[in-house]
Amino acid sequence: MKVSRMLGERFKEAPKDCVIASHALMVRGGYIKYVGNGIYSLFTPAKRIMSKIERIIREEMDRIDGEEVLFPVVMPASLWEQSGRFTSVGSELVRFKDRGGNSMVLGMTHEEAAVHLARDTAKSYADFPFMIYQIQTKFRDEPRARGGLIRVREFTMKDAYSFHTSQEDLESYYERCYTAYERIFRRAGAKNVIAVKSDSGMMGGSVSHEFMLLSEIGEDTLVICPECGYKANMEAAECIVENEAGKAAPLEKVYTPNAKTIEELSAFLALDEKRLCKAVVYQKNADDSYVIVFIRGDLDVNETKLRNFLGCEIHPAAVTEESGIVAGFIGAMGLPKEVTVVWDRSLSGISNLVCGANEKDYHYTGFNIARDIGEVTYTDVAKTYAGAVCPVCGKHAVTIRKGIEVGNIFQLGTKYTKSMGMTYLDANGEQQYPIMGCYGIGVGRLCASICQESHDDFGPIWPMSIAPWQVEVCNLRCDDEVVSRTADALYDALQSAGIETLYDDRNIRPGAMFADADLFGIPIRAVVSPKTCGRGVIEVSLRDKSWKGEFEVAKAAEKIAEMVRAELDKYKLD
RNA sequence: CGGGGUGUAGCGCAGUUGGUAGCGCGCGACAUUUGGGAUGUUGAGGCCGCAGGUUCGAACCCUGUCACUCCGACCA
Repeated sequence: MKVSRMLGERFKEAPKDCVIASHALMVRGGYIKYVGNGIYSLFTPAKRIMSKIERIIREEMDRIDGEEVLFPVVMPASLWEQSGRFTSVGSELVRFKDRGGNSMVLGMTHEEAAVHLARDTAKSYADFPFMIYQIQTKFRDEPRARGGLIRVREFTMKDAYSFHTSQEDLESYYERCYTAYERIFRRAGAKNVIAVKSDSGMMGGSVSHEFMLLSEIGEDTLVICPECGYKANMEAAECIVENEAGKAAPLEKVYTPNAKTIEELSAFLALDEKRLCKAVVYQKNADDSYVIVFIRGDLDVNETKLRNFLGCEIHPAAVTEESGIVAGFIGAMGLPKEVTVVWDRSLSGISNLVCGANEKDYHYTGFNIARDIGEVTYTDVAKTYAGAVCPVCGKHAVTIRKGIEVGNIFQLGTKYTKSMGMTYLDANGEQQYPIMGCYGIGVGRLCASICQESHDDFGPIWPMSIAPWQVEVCNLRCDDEVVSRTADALYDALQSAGIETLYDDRNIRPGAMFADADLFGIPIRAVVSPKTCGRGVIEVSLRDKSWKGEFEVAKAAEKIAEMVRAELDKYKLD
């Protein structure tokens, strides 16, 4: 490909709304063009990267016996009514009517389509297990797109669905898929991807993992134990606390004027926040009834865990006068009966706490839950924190990192096969529901994440395995006959050698050409100029600036081809 | 959905007590240049987000609306 004939331009400045590096560089480098909120077109360089990522994914999915299929983007709503998701999923599912007035949806995920495809075909236990996958466009009407290709509404995703006749079989396949994912990310050149335990939502008891590329700009918070390797999404992470009981004291009402927050109360009483019993108020979405969580003063509520415990949707509450709840002075004693109370585990084992008196400007000291309330059930709904106790090895070592979710794997169970009536006959001739797993990877997000992970101030540094081209030839003086002849010949020779080559044959100044080359991010650069042609050599350098050298003109193509092959080998597994 | 911000050329931005629009980058032509985004000359490119209103006159003032964006909330 010749740059002079390629559509797209590189920019010196990025649009002001590019707040993260990968977004800015992919716009500046002419990879993507904004079309609308969360919607982008791809220019050739980005399309080539995506295609290479897809190729790696296909090879690995096929390696674990996947069959590539293709589901429709537009589906009749009736399919989604069968699973119940037509109504249960929020407005991120785009619903519309066709000209005949039929309800339709845009595919945001394809469990329904997968079951539909398989259910009339796989009727005997002998047909199992199998896995089908596709690489296709999804549309999710996200409330807020951001970060270029990191979070968009329309995106390319690999989604896979496996079907099994036993939980054991699902689990062993899940392991194979886990390994395949590790291989995919390594082969694509993503360096810092880890698998974390994730929240399974309200599906109940299912196992799921998210593959996270560690990055400061990640939207997910991860809990990692460097001692034992425990890794979990904050949403799913257990919070272990150790309490000192302290000396019991009599319950005493104290005047605490205007001490409404934990900070104010802690300062007013000159007490550690760990001695305070904090009340956090929520309302159930369904009926706006109040839920109050009592938790140790220094901790915050993990709303995902709370939601899972309650089994319903909740939102932070605005306390009204009529509710009988005195904001800032909430305590467990004397609360209205209709309030749901949740005791976080962080309060267990403390015999001397401070809590609200449910009266303006008063708190109780010496509060002892068992003595003053009676036996309560403690639940873990606290957010864990850096330095907390690891739930696996028990050391005080947990660290907090940020990550971008680039893939997930999920043991689904029979939710979809049951609701959509997919059955098979087992060896005893009895009807059974297949057990499913599902496995996703966001292709564009992975591309953007790798850019985020691997770039410098001048542009992306693409790994050889997914680089849009493997080599860029820079003709520094296309008006010079000798230089041009040499560069043309090198370009032809590299192409004959099967090397993917981008040829910058434009009549522009060297500085501009180098700046563009940095934005292309191609791993190997060959510069042909009067300076080096005169000495019969071609200058070759690596995009990451780790190496620079010269090759004789006659041998340059072969040497460069060797470099490409050697570099590609680094991404080969077994 | 809550709170902030912004809409003027492809990108980054000025502008005015209200008088019909400008700068830098980029783009075309010519010339001189040629190893890290050259210089000069000369061009092209704008319904100043949209709709009402006030005014002799609105990019500017008022009202409404839409879009984008940031921080939250949400994320099957």
